[in-house]
Amino acid sequence: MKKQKPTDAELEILHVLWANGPSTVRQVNETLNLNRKIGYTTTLKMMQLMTDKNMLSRNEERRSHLYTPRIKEADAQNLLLNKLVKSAFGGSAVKLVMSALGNVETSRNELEKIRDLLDHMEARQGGTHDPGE
Amino acid sequence: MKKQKPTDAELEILHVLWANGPSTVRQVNETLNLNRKIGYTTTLKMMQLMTDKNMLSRNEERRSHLYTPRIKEADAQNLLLNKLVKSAFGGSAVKLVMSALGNVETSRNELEKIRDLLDHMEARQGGTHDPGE
DNA sequence: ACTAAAATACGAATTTTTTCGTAAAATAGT
DNA sequence: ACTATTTTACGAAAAAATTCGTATTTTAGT
Repeated sequence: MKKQKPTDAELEILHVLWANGPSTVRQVNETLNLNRKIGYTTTLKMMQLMTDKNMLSRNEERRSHLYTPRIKEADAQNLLLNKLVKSAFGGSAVKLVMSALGNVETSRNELEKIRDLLDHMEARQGGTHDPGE
Repeated sequence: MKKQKPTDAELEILHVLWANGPSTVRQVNETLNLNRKIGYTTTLKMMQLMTDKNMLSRNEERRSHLYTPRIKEADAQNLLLNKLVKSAFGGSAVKLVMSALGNVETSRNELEKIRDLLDHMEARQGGTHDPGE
């Protein structure tokens, strides 16, 4: 039961499933094709491989199998985030954060949300979770 | 002249060059081997390919060529960051930031740095609302 | 029961990324 | 000048990720 980083193509599929809930291959494929051309069997194969990898589960009760992600979106995000922190920001999440903030138009509203989060974290005493790679 | 995302192996090499400055293949390879076993010619080839891709430049004055990154570390970071924001956080940098802060060990000191940055940003931009995340 | 449509299974080709072996060229040391 | 060592050049194997074609299975509609 190893946690492995989804590839780009896998992430695309996970996105559809996270957004739309359990879906058939056809549904996923049609959504993907809003962005780019990709064959039905390609999507099928991807989803089968992802199922083999335990990245998706599937319900075979109906003819058209229903696929569901076995990773939560937040977990996948953290996985990729931690990886990026390590591989590109020398392990410093703060550097990443500063960079992200410095690089993006952010509304006062959103800045406030972040400030609130900081407050909570400090209240919690330099609060620390462990990402656990 | 297209800007393309460095792969993982390329990023490892860029890291060494950013940290140590212009280096020979041998120097880079030795640094890489502190972390994992990797053949000399593998590193050589990678760096040659990266040069072909205009990711590195090289100085051939000496027998041992000196390689220099043509991408600034900050630019590469932003590239990868933006990609991650798009591919995993639905385009919302703020979501990424919140997630990063919520999941990583962050010292009070670092939190302060972020708070300062927020102060500057608010001062600098006044009352903008909703940039269209 | 038959046929057409839609789905899965499967193998394999393609493409991209990573790895390395071998040979040729350059050079340092004697 | 000769030899050993180091370096680059090059081709290609190996591994990983993506793509799709064809065959088989399933089922919905007649």
